[in-house]
Order: sequence, then C-alpha cells, then structure tokens
Amino acid sequence: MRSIIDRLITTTLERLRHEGIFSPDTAFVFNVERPRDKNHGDFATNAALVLAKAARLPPRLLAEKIVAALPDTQNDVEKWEVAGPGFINFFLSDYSLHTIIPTIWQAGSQFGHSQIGAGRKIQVEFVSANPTGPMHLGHGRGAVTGDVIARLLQAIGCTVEREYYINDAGAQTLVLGRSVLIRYYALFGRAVTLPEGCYPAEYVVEIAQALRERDGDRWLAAELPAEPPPAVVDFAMAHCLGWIRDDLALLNIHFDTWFSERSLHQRGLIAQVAARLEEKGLIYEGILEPPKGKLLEEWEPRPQRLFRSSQFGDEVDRPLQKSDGTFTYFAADIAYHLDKAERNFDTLINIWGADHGGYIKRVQAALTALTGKPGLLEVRLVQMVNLFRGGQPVRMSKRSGTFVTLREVVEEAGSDAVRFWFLLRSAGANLDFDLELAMAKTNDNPIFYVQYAHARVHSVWRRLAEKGLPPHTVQRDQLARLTEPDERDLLRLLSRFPEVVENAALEKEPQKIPYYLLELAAAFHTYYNGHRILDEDADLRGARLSLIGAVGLVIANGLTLLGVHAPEQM
RNA sequence: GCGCUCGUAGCUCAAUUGGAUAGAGCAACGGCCUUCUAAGCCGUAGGCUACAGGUUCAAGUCCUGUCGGGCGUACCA
Repeated sequence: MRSIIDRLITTTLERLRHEGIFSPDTAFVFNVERPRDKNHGDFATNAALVLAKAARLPPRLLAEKIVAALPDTQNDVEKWEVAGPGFINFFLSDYSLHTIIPTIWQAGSQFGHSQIGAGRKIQVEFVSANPTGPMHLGHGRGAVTGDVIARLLQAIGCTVEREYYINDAGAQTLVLGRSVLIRYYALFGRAVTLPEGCYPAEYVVEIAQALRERDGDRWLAAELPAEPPPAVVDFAMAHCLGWIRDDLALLNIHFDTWFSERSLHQRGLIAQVAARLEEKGLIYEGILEPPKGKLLEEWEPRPQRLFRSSQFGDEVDRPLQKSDGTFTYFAADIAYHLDKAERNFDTLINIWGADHGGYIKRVQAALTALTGKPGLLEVRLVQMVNLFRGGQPVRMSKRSGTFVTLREVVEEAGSDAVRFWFLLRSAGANLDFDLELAMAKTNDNPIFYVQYAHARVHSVWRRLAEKGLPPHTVQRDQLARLTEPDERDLLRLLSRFPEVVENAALEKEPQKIPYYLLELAAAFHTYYNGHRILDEDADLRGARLSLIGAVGLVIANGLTLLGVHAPEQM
C-alpha cells in the first residue's frame, strides 16, 4: 500500500514538472510514512515540505498544487487533505483497509516475511562465551539478541549463518585446567590451597568429579605439575562447552558453525595474517605510551610488535605480539575475522558484551586494512542484565563464585519468558530482569499479556465448535461489516506488521517486534471487551471471525520471530 | 585525560531513524462481569525530552559545548 502512495506522488510530481513548477534536474526525494496520530490519516507525505524550496513556493501552496494534480485512485484512497505545515494526508477507504484480512489468511505463517534481503549472505557471530564455566544472564541476553537478529534477517530473505567462536586457546583455558586439577587432587584427599586467580566456583568441583569418574586416578602424580596436562584442559573445556550447548538448546538456540580459535593456531593462520600486515608495512616495533587517567603501577616501557590501527580510525596502535614474541589475543582475532571475510559474506555481524566496546575499532581497522572493505563488520553491543526477584536485586559475586546461572533462570522462568523479556529493551540499554514478574499471570507481565491475546482468539474458535457452528472461512463480501473504530484500529495495525519486521531487521533492533505485539495485543483486548465476536448476525460474526483470526495469525508470526511460543490456551 | 554508550512522566522503557499535540506499562485515584477467558477493559492524573547554543519549514532524534551515569583504556580474553 505504501508503495502505491509512493508511486502516486511521484507521478503527480512528474506531472507538475511538465507544467514547469520543478526544473528538469530537481530530484524528488520525500517520505511516505505512517502518521502516529490516526487523525492524520493512514499515510502522509512530506513531499511539499521538502520540495518547497525547489518549487519556490510556500509548502502549503505547493501541497495544494500537488493535491489538485493527484490522479483518481478508484477504490484505494477515500480522501486526502493538506494539513499542518504542508503535509498531505491520505485516508484509505474501508474497502482498502479490509484487503489486509484475506492477505493475511492467505499468507498464513509467511505473512510478514519478504524478499527484500534476498541474495544477501550474512553471518551473525554471537555468544562466543569462553568455555571455562556455565553461562550467566548476560550471555543469555546476547544469545537471544543474536538469534532473533538472525531470525529477522531470514524473514526478509537473507541467507544467514549463525556462528560461535570458541576461545579454546590461551591463558584462561590453562587457568581452568589448573583449577580442575587442584579440585581433582582434593577429591583424592590431596588438599592443595587454591592459588590466586584460579576459579573458586563449585562447578569446577563438578568437572573434577566427572574427570575422576572417567579416568580414575590417572592424573594423580607425586607432585602437582606446574602446568595442567593438555588432556585435562581439553576435558574441562569440553565439559563446559557441553553445558553451554545444553543451555543454548534450552533457549532453542542452535548454531551452524562452531569455530575453534585453536584451529587458527594449528593452521598457522595467525602467523600468516601477521605476515600479510607486515607486507603492507603496517607492522612496526614500538613502545606504547602509558595510558592516561588510570594509575598503572606496573607499567614499564616494553617493545612490542604493533599494528598501525590508528591509520584506520583507532586511537592508538595495538600490540600484535607480546614482548616475549607470542601473539596477542588480538592477533588471533584478526586472523579469525579475516577468515570470516574470506567466506564471502556480504555483512558480518558480531554481538558483543558492552565491556568489549573498546575493541570494535581495532578489529574493524584490521579488517579494513586487509580487505579494503570498511563496512564489512558491524558490531552490536549488548548491555548487562540485572537480576531481581519481586523488586529486590539478587546479589551476585563472581569473585566468591556465588552467581545465578542462565540455566537456573531459564529453568525457573521458562524459555518464553526469558526470551521475550530479554528482547523487550534495546540492546544498548541496561536490562532489569525480575523473575517474579516474568512469570506472573497478569497484564503487568508483557509476555503473558501477548500470549493471552493469542489464546483468547483460540478460545473463540473453541466456542464456535461448542456451539455447533461451522468452521470459519473468510468471505470477502462480509468484511464490509467491519466499520467500528476499534476494527479500523486493528486493521491498520495488522497492515503495519510487514513494515515493522522489515524495519526491525534492517536496523537490527529486535525490540521493535515485542513493542508492536504489545500494541496489537492491547488493541485486541480492547476490541474483545467492547464487541461480541460470536454475534447472532451471521455476516457480522463472519467478518469479526475473519478479523480476529488475522490478529491471531499475526501475533503467532510475531512470537515465532522471537522464538516464543503462541499457546492456544493459557 | 581519551574513546564508546546512555540521560525522555515518581519507576521501567518506547518513539516509524528529521515530522504534526512526545507515547505505553507499573505505581496512585475512579469506574466496568446474569453475554465468547475480569488472567481483561475504560477513565483521571502525571513532561521545559539533563542543560546551553547551532543547523532546518520542522529536533527527543543531527552538530558543538557543559553536567551526570555505565563500560573500556598496553605483553587478559
């Protein structure tokens, strides 16, 4: 519908160009949008406002001229008007509004999907939590956000791949291995005090027990080794990865690719990427300035191999190799992102915790230097989650190892509530998650409110059958009976759904879907309370059933995009 | 200090990416069930969009500055 209005205006403007109001080289850029205020019609354009200068006319006068030149539009547009500073508002006819109902019934679960992203290949990398422990709430939020961005992009026709980057190389894996080994010794009565920096949490004991169960006393030696045996490290990581996979599965999140950092080392890709940067003259031996504004007692000037990231928009150059010659994590990350870039994606999207924000520029800089494509990598930051229960914050401390895991929360509140709630805020904003509220069966709880609207639609179907009435089918000629303002509100909302999906996908802003669904659910509840669906009048009844059926379908489609169930009964 | 990010009703947050009179929910107050789920609905009240400039026909949104919160700030990942 929007495109029809769009074409209508363009045609009219061309007509005015012939009359000499616009010069031949005037570019017609204008918007057609949905006014927030329904008194302003179904669509409005700012064409007269934007083009007033080119026409050398006051905006309102130009608007009048445009309106006068608009062609006849048969059934679709009932009226138009010039309003405000020079907007042109279009009011759709009832007939045109009603068209959305058969469209929705026909498209079914595909309504809202489109092909505007067809041909685009996009990779979303998310979660990528270190395999050194169970996932916490923040990981869960990143997981849900990434998954839904992927779903949205698929809904507009993109080819999407979900990838998890496993940090299975580096110091923290040894810390895990050492922690497990110490607990393992303790299981055999060989108490060793846990050194500074080791993981104190209970889950480490669990891993140690699993290790003993599998291997018995095989890793017990006369003395605790300085480095944990590689097999122990691998066992511990695999155990953690198992947890992570299980937790993600609980949230119905599945990855296409699990990419191992270690494989980069094994294939020599890191040294290779360093050499490539070297060839381009972007590496040098240097000493970084001490960072300002932060007291660093241990700072000392150190010569390092530095990448000239400052040539590509970063603040300072970044170390690729440590002073002992080994590669930094950053070096591995460059190799990883280059590998992704060479897999022919049109866009790479990373979902990162907000604490990694300072890292974006350097990775983008490296990627730009290596590929020459500055916009390839897009990073979305996800802020932290604060856990509440009945309005009271749940205290957590990572240091003492007392924190609530993602699994505990999902098991208590359920995947639907967790997913919906995590999506309710824009990723950039902190999020308060209240366990009690997320499970409440009242309209304070947004997820319940939306699911209840869907269930109500289905309760009407059940009533229909109980009354012995025939199953419903849409009949176009009945729809003329939908004339109530509440019905028009619903029709307008329904017709917006594909635009909302498109917008949410393009902007990568999943929270637009829950907000839309809340709006639709509210309009439906209002309607349901004020009007009887199963009216005596068969035509009116048919029309209303067609309408609420469409509402039910759209709510279900919206929830499906969020990975949330649409129950038929509460 | 610098970078990123956020600042909107008492609280938690939206706002079609520059559009018209800034919207919801919670909390407060007042109403609606012999009728399809009251697990719901309706109404009242609540605002100098942190502040000051600038760009524009039009600014919560863009640019500059100030104030305030969060995150980050070499050989951790």
